[in-house]
Amino acid sequence: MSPRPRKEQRHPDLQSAIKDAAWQQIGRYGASALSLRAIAREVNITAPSIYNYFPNRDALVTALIIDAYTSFGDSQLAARDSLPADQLAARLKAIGAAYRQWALAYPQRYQLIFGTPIPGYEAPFMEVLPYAARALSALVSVIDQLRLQGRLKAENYPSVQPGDEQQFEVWKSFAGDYDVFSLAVSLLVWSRVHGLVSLEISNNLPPFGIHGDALYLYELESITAQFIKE
Amino acid sequence: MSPRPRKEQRHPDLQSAIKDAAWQQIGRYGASALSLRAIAREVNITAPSIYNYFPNRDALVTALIIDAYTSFGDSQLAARDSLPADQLAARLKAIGAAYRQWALAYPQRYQLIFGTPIPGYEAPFMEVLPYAARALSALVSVIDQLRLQGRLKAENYPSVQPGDEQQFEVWKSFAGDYDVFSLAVSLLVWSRVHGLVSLEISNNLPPFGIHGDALYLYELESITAQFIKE
DNA sequence: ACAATAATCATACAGCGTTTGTTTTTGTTT
DNA sequence: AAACAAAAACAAACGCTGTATGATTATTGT
Repeated sequence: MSPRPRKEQRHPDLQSAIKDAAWQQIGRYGASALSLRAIAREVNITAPSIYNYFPNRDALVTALIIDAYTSFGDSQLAARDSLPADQLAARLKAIGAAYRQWALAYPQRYQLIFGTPIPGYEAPFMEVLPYAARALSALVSVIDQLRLQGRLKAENYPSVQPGDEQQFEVWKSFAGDYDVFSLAVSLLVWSRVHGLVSLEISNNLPPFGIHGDALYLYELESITAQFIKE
Repeated sequence: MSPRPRKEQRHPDLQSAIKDAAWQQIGRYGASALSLRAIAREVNITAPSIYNYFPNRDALVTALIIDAYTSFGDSQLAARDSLPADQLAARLKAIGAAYRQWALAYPQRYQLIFGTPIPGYEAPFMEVLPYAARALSALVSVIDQLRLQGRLKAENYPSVQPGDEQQFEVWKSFAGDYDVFSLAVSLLVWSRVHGLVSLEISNNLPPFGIHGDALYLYELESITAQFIKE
């Protein structure tokens, strides 16, 4: 029966305030501890009020994931553009380094994107696709440049089967007009950095005297040595 | 106030029955939907009764993880031993293939081990170590054999820093007496197959015409080409 | 035979996401 | 200016969760 608060004493942008509180909680207690009621307490509203800004918990999580992808994509694109466009190998390594740096700086965001920390949540593919595509486009653009210059070394790479062209068209409309083969190679490169980083983030890399820094650098060198000519 | 049931009408092995029901639930509704109360309903006991067999929910999850690691380790060791001991490259590929096959056959178990699907749960490292070490030992044993035969190609591999010898000793007591350098190389190999498989399992590999089978085979070939001489 | 132990249950608590119905402010239309 | 519709907040409740407590009873050991 409480009255609706005056406009002045309300939060100016509750939608953002809710997301901020969510990130704060995720950073403090982990993504799995995310709770609408706790967020509401933080923002000084009641839990059902959140439903005025997000239809349900999953929609809030999706919004968080999109924000995380945007932050991640910013980092990837900035790393690529921090080096001249003609130094493709250096750009590739910079993107790889930025990948791990961002993941170590925001491990909770990384797990929110690539792990499954929210019980029962499944990311809506088509909704997230634009932001995921943009984030991956930094890598794909470099690979595609290498391909155009004839410096991409992937002779026996598995052939791309036709069949999902229209989904790829959607992808291109967000990531840029790159060849599908470059995307295919990028997926493997991505899986390598993702493999190492995800193991490191989730503490599944036993610290038996091997440091993540050196191992990751070695893997980046392996990638460039395998996929770049000369 | 209900009496304790007669011995005959009780489940002969409630500890196993609870775990079986848990696996059944994980297989049906996913690991994140695991619920002590639902398990209790399945086994026809009350939820607090589970506490007679597991001190809390996390202990049950740990027991499930250990079972999953055992199943995974069985698969890895069987794959290795399915080929003669002198065909090391073939053994390596068989282990890699078994890795993905097991993951695709039991995606929920895979995510239970390597993901973080249970809210608030953190695996007790020292408790799980023996079973994780055994599972990884199949790969490490082959890598170490290659090293002993001088066929391991990893010249510029990052050096192993001393400092965690005692933890490594514990590891060896469960996995076998292999060189720490072989373990270090195995970690990178593992991260590669893990990267691809985890992306595939979590549906983060967009099906843009690239089939998991072919891509995975290509990656296995890349691994053998990079790390095995001649 | 009797005491101790172990296993089970009912009950309860606090927390969760979500639904429903109500109240009040806000913005628009007449 | 008055009337009205929409939006935004609230309280209360539902069914779910993991877990603690205390009572009760079947089994086991002496």
